[in-house]
Amino acid sequence: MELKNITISEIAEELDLSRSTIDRVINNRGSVAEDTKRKVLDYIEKINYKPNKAAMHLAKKTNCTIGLSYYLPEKFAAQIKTGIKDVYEELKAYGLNLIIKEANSAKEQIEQIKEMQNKIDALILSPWEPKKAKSIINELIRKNIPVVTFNRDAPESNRLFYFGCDYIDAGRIAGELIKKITSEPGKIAVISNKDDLVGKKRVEGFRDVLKDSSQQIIGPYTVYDHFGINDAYTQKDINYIKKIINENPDLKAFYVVNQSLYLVAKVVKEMGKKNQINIIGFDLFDNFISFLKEGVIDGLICQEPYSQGYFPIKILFEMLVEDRELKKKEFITRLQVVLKENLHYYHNYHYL
Amino acid sequence: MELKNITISEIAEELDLSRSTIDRVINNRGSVAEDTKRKVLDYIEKINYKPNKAAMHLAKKTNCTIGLSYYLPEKFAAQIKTGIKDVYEELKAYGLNLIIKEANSAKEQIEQIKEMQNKIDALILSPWEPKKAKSIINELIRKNIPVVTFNRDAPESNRLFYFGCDYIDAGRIAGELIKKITSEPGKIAVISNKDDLVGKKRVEGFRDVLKDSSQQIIGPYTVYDHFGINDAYTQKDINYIKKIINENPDLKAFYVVNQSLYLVAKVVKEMGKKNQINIIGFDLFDNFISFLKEGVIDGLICQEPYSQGYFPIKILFEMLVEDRELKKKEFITRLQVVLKENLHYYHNYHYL
DNA sequence: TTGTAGGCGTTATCAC
DNA sequence: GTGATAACGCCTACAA
Repeated sequence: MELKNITISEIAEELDLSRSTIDRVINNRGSVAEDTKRKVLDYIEKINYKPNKAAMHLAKKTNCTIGLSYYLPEKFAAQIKTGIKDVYEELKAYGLNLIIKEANSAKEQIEQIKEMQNKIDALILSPWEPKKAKSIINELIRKNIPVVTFNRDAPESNRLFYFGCDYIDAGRIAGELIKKITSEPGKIAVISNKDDLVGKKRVEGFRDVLKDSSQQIIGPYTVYDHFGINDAYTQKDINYIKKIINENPDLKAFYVVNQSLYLVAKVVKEMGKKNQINIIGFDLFDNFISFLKEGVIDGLICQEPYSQGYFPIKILFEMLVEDRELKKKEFITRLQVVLKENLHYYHNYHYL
Repeated sequence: MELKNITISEIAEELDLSRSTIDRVINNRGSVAEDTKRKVLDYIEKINYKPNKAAMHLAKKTNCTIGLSYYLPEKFAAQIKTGIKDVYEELKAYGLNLIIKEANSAKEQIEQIKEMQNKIDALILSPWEPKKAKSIINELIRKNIPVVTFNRDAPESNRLFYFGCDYIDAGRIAGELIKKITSEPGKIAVISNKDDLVGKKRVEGFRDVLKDSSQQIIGPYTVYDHFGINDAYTQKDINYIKKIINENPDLKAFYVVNQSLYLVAKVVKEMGKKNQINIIGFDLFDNFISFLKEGVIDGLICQEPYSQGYFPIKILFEMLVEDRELKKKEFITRLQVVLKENLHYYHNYHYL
């Protein structure tokens, strides 16, 4: 793994050519005679020439502005931002700039993208409504602004790649976990919103894993998901959850695919049912933590918000300014089983 | 987050000084009059000057050789090497060189370190015997060669930092998992080697979590751990495991802290006991995988071998050539609960 | 089709 | 104490 680094000048000298000729064939710009080209290519192949990135960035005055747009629960966004911050710290010295826009509605998101489109070299986007986002994604790409998606994909668009988790798979893992921890047969209540695309997939995977089990799945029941804007809930919501519990004495578990997990856990705890009813949910929101510690919530399936901030920027930057080749169209992030004892590794935790 | 980058020349012009003076105060070399120093420091503070890393590396001709030494099970080492490879690809263009030595014994490890000590600027080490490694670590540090540890720490030495997992915590997580999946009271058999430091910690954390539980812990029993050199085992080993099972009809689970997990799973499966006896172990070795998929092994607690290869090098390199400040002495890697359904995220999986 | 020359922002080595 | 000045390896005119 050690090797004196060879420079373009040295190659030029060796082959009795000028530096620019070498440069031309390496970066194939300008025209070069076929056999000098061959000669150079053979030689750089032989000596395994690797360009010096520092010199490259310096000479190019690399300057790359990446736009970021998302509309996500604020606590989740906060975790993503830590990853964004780290990669920015790492790469700004090499010319990375960021324009970050957080939307408060799907409509605003589209407006914000339009507004920034002339200032950016590429866009990293978590599209709230994939169907609607498709047209703007493709429009940007036609304008030669590459677009990648994260956290939520728009697979039908021409986005370069997606970086985020597989929500069906997330449901499968939750299913396996609930199967393992609920020993006796009984009912499992699913809490989900009809208009939540992500939640729908989480239910799909869950059902698939449990289809041959002795547990009976009931629901989905809808408890309003406040999207983290506030923790508001109504007495009606509470009564609704109580009703599910009271009407199903053999209820063994709640499977909650959205942030109403907080309220479900609260009600279960207050009814003193924590030892009879297991609860599994998703993602690590602050108000879930105490319930996990107390054993009201048994486990959470988490994505990697930090990575979702860090890697898309890093990969895209390297593609734009260092000709990194794209090896796959989908970077599927790990799904993690978070229990009480490993919780501290997932709550605002990262290495850099 | 956008900002035109200011250069030393611009600062010099602004303050009516030469570039070299600015350079002197920024990198505090050479002597500078107290008040010009103040003036410069105030100004760079005000405009938030950040040096251009590309120019720095180019001018410095950064060249940093980091040595790596470990003596670890080969399959585990293979996963670490992926991380090493990635960070090498990323940083070699900025001047990183690596010398990697894999030992086949604790003794050979020490020899290899001594052999490379004149060629390296820093050492990254997974010390097989922390006590013995202490003296060589401190010796290197006296010679101004920084040493960091990974995977296995030598906390009593003067190593810069440790990057790896907390093995007691790993035991705790395993304990919680086993508590959740074994519903009825019964016995849990611990399999561990007496001379295995890591295993000892895994047992310690495990016992702590289960101390108030209704489960009775038996053992530790010792099954020879072949360290992954081969999968050899003897009929005696098999009989020993069988005996534990036969003598304890109320055995609910095996807790295996080393690679003999393979043999335990094999015997449990062959005795047709997979539905009565749960099995929990550590790390993701190839020969565990089919048992996890079949449900013989219920779960594994995994470290992050990829990160253990990637990050120590990255952090150390940045410290050495970019004056990164060290924020902590211990980077504790995440412990992950790996079940059948999320297994595919942990077996040779990474983003870059 | 090929070569020359100057510059990118630092660092390092001289002089003054 | 301070200021020129020449690298570092690559890119980009511009000239031949």
